[in-house]
Amino acid sequence: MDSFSQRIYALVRRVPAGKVATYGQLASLSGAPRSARAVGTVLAACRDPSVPCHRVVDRLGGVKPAFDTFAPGTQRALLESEGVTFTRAGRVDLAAHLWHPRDGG
DNA sequence: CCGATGACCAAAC
DNA sequence: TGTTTGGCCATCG
Repeated sequence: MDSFSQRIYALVRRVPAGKVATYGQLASLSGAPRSARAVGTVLAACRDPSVPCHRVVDRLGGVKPAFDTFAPGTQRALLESEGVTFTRAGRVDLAAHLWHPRDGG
């Protein structure tokens, strides 16, 4: 397990149900604000069910179904099951579900 | 190590 | 809103 992916998973696990985080956000929190790309690559290789990778979306809330991790439509179904709402554009309402990392939260 | 690819992000048209 | 271009980092061959 590489330290990089380790940090990413650690952050994704910190994301509570009903909330979502963006790749850039996780990247920044992991200490690499420019490795948003790498975050996606790491999550794409995610094999740990303990990591709610379905709560990770792009900076616009758009979901990218990866056939290696989820079936087409599964990610959205999971988020909706947690209380996350979507817009007519098929994007997550980040204004209401964007995860805000807190120290005491 | 090098070359190609990708679940990204920001800027421009 | 959608397409195209440039930069970044990690993974795979």
